[in-house]
Amino acid sequence: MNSDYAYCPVHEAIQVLQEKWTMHIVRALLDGPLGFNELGRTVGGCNPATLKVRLDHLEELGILRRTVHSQMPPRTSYELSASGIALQKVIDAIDAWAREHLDAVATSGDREPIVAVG
Amino acid sequence: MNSDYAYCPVHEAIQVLQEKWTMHIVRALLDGPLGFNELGRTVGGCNPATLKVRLDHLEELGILRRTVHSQMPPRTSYELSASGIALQKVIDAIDAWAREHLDAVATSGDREPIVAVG
DNA sequence: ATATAGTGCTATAATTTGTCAAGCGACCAT
DNA sequence: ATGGTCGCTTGACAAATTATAGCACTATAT
Repeated sequence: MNSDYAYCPVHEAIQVLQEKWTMHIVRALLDGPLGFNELGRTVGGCNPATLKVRLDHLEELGILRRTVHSQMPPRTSYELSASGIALQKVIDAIDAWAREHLDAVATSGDREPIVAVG
Repeated sequence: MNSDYAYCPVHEAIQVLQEKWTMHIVRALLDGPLGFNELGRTVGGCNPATLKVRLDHLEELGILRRTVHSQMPPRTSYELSASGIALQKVIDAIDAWAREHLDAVATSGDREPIVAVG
């Protein structure tokens, strides 16, 4: 599309991280490796089809590793690689920003009666 | 859906930042205020319809400010607010991560012959 | 005066992307 | 044997994003 856009690592990184569910997946995995459905539940709201696509992409990028422990019964685990773990700092930065600057305003359309926790 | 997911600022922040083009927009605006088309060109690849939706959302969230200088001929400027500028740290974290961990692998399907530019 | 390019958008339709629901084969607890 | 879990896959559908065109107008060049 825009081949005039010079190669830029940040730009590329943003392309990866802005895909729906990607950051949620990374965040969930930062607490340790998880199985497919387990991960799906932790992320919350992502359907298996999209989850699979995202995981494949992240694996391709070397951000996470997929290990098959047994094929039948199926048992797999998804674990962050070194570059995936390094994303902790990005999540931390988002965390810090969120706590300081994102208060009353809800995400977009889903204004549920928020019960303050913590 | 997942009402068991306790209110979490990070989760909410991710919801905002993962929207397509949002981080690109913020990044472009970190260098200073821009007009609508100017911003579109800087971001590169985002069409006006989506751009408008994103800008409206970001304004609603108080991340940026929209100032109309003249109605006809139209002249507007989009400028980050304090909370928008604070996202610099998030972009910086992504920048650091990208430079260290995102090298050969291309974003997704578009493996164009990349010409290294400063 | 006319042509061309620019401003900030908006409308429409087409494409891409994401979602929902169901199901598979094998195992485990009841 | 009934129902639940595991890691997916498939296909129909909805939502988001896209390209394309256009509006009302100005500024610059011809």
